[in-house]
Amino acid sequence: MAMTRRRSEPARIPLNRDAWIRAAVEVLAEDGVGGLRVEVLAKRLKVTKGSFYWHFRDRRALLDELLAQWKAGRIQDILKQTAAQPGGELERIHHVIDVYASARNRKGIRIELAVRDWARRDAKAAAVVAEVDATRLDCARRLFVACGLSDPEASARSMLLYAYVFGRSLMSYERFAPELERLKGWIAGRIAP
Amino acid sequence: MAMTRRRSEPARIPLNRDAWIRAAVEVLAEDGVGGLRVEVLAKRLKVTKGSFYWHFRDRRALLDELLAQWKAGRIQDILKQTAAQPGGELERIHHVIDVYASARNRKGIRIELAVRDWARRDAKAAAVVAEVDATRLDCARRLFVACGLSDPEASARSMLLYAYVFGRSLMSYERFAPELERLKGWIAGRIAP
DNA sequence: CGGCTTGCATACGGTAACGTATGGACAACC
DNA sequence: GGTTGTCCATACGTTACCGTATGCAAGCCG
Repeated sequence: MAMTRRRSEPARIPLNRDAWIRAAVEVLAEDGVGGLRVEVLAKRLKVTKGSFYWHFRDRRALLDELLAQWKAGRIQDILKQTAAQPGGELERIHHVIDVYASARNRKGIRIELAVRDWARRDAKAAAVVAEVDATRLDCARRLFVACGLSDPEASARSMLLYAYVFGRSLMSYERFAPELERLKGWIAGRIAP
Repeated sequence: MAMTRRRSEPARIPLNRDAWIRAAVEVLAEDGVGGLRVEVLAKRLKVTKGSFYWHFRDRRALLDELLAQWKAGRIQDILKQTAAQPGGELERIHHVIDVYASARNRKGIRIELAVRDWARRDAKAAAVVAEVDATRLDCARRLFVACGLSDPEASARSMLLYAYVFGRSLMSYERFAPELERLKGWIAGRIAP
């Protein structure tokens, strides 16, 4: 074949680590860590694994970076979501309840579940999840305290809050969606004052 | 070698489908569906996969039976746990909250999580989970109604109840266990009247 | 221009699975 | 004591991965 570059074939842009990681996040959300294979990823990026092993030492190196980026992103996000003007704390709490189990956030939820499932069998993932949980609980606790609640009650409500939002994402969502929509407000009132 | 059967080698008991399924449940709890491979299972039972393919058509047949048994077991269990004497409904509710997220029930929880993760990628598993959820929610709802609550409130509390217990099992348990122990009562009080 | 570096392709050896085909041990039964 | 059915072992072909080795093109660089 004389043609080395066909029309419509865009001059190839070299991949970097970040492109691999972005693609990996996609696969993680869809298929979990178990489905995150080097060759599958390469096919999705239309290159061969030769490229992968140039950018990463091995599969584990990719997984480690995934974890690191997820952790940083989640912590940054929760700090942002819970940064409140004095007096706006309660509103922030309801916002968090709303956002973390919302249909708008499908992908984030899928990633969250994938990472948590991963954490059940991988110590590094478990450590990351534990750190993220601790940070989130602490942020929520502060907000509750700022609302005037006692420390133990603030802790208890934070725990209830996160258990609830993650638990919801475990229950087949579509099935209960309409009913849930009606009940959301009432439930949020049980979690936050 | 003349010895065809060594001392201490118990006369082999032929396996049946059920023995395979019991072993499969173990693996499911530990490694998830992804780790549930025919040859791994065979090694654990100290036979070869020749046996497996005598008892089952293929891997999918095992998975289907796993699902069916899990579904039957969970529905039977929730019916039993929520069968209340008149007047004992509230106690039953607190019992359910306690049992479903208790450290005594580790294995059950691990299986529950494995099945729910499975359901995210398998339609049959998703259908089973949906049925089990619907049954559980309905049982809880009945109890709340029997306690004198309105229908919507009973529904909302049921949803909160299950979201909470499953959500807890998603959060790294050991890390928060001591604190959680102190907060459990308060939280249960937010879920049930 | 010739050489170096980047980024990927190709080819290879190895492991772990799946499912199939076939044979054989052992017990039960006639 | 031969036949039959149960239950499993062995061997095979195939696929999907992992990680490595090596080749090769294209840009930059002196």
